[in-house]
Amino acid sequence: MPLSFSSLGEGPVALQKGFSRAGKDQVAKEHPAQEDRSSTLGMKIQRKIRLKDVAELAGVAVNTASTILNRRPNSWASKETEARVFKAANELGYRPSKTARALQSGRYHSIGLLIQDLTNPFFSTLADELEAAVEERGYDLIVENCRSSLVRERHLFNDLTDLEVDGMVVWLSDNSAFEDELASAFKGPLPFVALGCGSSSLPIPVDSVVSNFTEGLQQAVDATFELGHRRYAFLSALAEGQADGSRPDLLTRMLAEKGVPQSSIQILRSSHSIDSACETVTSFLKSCGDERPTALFAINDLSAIGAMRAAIECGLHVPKDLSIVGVDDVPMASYLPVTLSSIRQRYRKITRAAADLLIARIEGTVEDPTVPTQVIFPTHFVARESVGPAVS
Amino acid sequence: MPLSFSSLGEGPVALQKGFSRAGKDQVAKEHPAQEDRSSTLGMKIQRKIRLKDVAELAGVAVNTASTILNRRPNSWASKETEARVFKAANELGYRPSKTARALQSGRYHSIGLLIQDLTNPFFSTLADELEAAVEERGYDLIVENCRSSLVRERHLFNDLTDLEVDGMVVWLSDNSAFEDELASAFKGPLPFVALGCGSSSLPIPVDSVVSNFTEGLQQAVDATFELGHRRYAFLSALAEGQADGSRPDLLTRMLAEKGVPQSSIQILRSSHSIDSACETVTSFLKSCGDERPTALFAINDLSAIGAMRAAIECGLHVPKDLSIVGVDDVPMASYLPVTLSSIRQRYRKITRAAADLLIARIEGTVEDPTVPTQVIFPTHFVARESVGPAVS
DNA sequence: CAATAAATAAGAAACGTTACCTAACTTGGT
DNA sequence: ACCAAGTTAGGTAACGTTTCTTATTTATTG
Repeated sequence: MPLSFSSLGEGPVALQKGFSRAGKDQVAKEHPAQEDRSSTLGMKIQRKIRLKDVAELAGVAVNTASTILNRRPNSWASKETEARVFKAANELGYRPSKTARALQSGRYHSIGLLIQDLTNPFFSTLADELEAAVEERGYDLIVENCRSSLVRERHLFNDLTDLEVDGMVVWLSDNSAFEDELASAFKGPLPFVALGCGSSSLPIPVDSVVSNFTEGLQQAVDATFELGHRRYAFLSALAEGQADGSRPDLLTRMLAEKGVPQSSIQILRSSHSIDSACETVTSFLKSCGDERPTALFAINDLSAIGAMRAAIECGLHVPKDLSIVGVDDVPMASYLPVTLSSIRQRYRKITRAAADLLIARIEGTVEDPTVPTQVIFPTHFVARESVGPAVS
Repeated sequence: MPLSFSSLGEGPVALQKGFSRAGKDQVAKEHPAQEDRSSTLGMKIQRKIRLKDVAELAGVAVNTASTILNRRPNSWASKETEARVFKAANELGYRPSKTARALQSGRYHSIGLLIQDLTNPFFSTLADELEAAVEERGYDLIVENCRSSLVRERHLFNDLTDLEVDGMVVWLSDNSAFEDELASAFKGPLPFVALGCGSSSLPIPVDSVVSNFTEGLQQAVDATFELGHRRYAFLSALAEGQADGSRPDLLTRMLAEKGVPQSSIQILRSSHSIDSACETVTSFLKSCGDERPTALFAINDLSAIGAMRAAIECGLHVPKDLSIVGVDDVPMASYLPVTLSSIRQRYRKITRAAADLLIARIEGTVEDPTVPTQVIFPTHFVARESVGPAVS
């Protein structure tokens, strides 16, 4: 049992963070009385060790210590003092205060990620990957989770500069209605990269990394059409009041090219969650009698999973009675007992590109800062068990 | 299309964060030249608005403005100046600097969460819930993701105080080997709450919120035994070199009470991921011939899903040939085509309790700070399709 | 040997807040 | 009129860094 302790005595005080501030400038000499307050534990109130302490122990000035510990290139301290400073820092267990550093330098060494729903495996994977990517380059990742609330999303976006990060990566969902905010954010001082999944590049001159939905969708349409599907449904996640995103339009156009009339394409609406998709699809399937679609495209894998569930609950077989295609190719998609066909985005490539772009902006190493970089990654269709020949 | 813009001209400059610092104290009057650098956009370099600016506009001193904006109780500014200050703050769009605040006050208004793997739906849900819980109480959540690396976990834990948060919530996996670190962290100045899922309360005097695995497991054992299962497997996630966690022991004991000999209980080892579980179980099933277990308990739902996949790939039927039980009751569990039976933890209750406990510590509102609070929530077995009568 | 350059270290200001203490006005009571 | 109390506001020092500028020492040169 890794967690079993031998003996620790009775529950001691959990020390509060603050300690009384030293008057004037003299170092508050820690009262020896506090040493033996709890004899068995030998706990003591330890002041935060500051650069000043290190400098004093090493017998140098603070700025000297700072210069040395940060290995600044210009100032060459002598090998000897350098060693003294490092030794002192080690001895005291010095840890620099990120807060003070940030206040002074205006740099935070961290970047933010705005996502719609951490609970969605797509986003948690995205966050995971992006974290790895930026960490390699010396940045922390701060996740800003909208928890599926559009008002929260807008709010967070507007308060971007409150965040005190060096830059932002913002995932734009089809629901994100950010015209004005994006524009003004772009004018603002905080570098950011927009991420998204759309039919082409973003229609705005902003650094961005997008998945081109077109290729994957085309492949999926080709595949299903060849398998004989002629009646389709698209499960969207847009609220009723909102304008349609580009994805259903795309689907409609592609199918039209193959001679499938618009009347054979049902657009369903739910939110991004499994539950919501399941409900929507269930009530749809129950209401649509003979004209039931044989193929369903969902806005993302979560919706697709909900749809699959709905179909099965309605007594349908996937894919015999209904073929289903998702988007994202969430890790879980290939582990479902009926594996889910999906349009795959390149997680890793997207996050790496976003990290590269953003950090180049932040560090000013971008060749021509006036021209926004737009990176587009292709998507592709991953065929799995959930797609099969049209039967009915 | 929410993202289509009317007209924005050609790609303008993405402003870097820094602006030249004002010499001495005089406000850097923004060069009018910069106004028309890009006429169509009307962008301008806006200095960060500081409290001082607000105070000047309102015609008061900084500290007065600070007092008013923070609604400090003691100092009663006149209604009139108060109004002036608020007006000025609004007009300038003042946003306080969290960094400066934190540096001065030593309070960060944020708490950290240490988890093993953000990619695991259990943890992302946990983070999501905890975020909601602490946010209600005015704190931000900073997620520290170990990405399944034990060395990273240890590293992050040791650097807790680097984090600059007011407190920490730490999930302890069976793999976390934290004896010394927990002890010294407890002696340290940073309040924290340990979370975990074990056979009882944590064996250490620390504020903690744990799920008691016992009840749920007992229920699952009872259920499967009654369904005729006599040969079991436990899919653990411990590395080979590590001591066994308490869970397989518990299972062995419970089954022993029912007369199932230890020889009928196989302990399998994999890591926490789906893939790893799938591999482990596949090779196990292929090797075990007639003595194949009829029921498999997995350390978590991800492993269970991997096991299910493995079983199906080996031509077995779930639950006819193999019943499977997971742990966590991840949202997805009930949406799998063969729904997963699982031992459910009370996410929401756990996160709320942790938030309450930690924030009470932080804010010093705990009745007797010397005695650690240990909260235990029961778990219970959720029977779904993946568990059925033993056939073979 | 003086003059200049390079190397090395220190001093002080600044980052944007909050906290503590002191100063200036009001009142009202004697 | 004068002093205590109350009310309202300002001055200044922190918080722990980095950065800019200045001062010392040592080496290099004509």
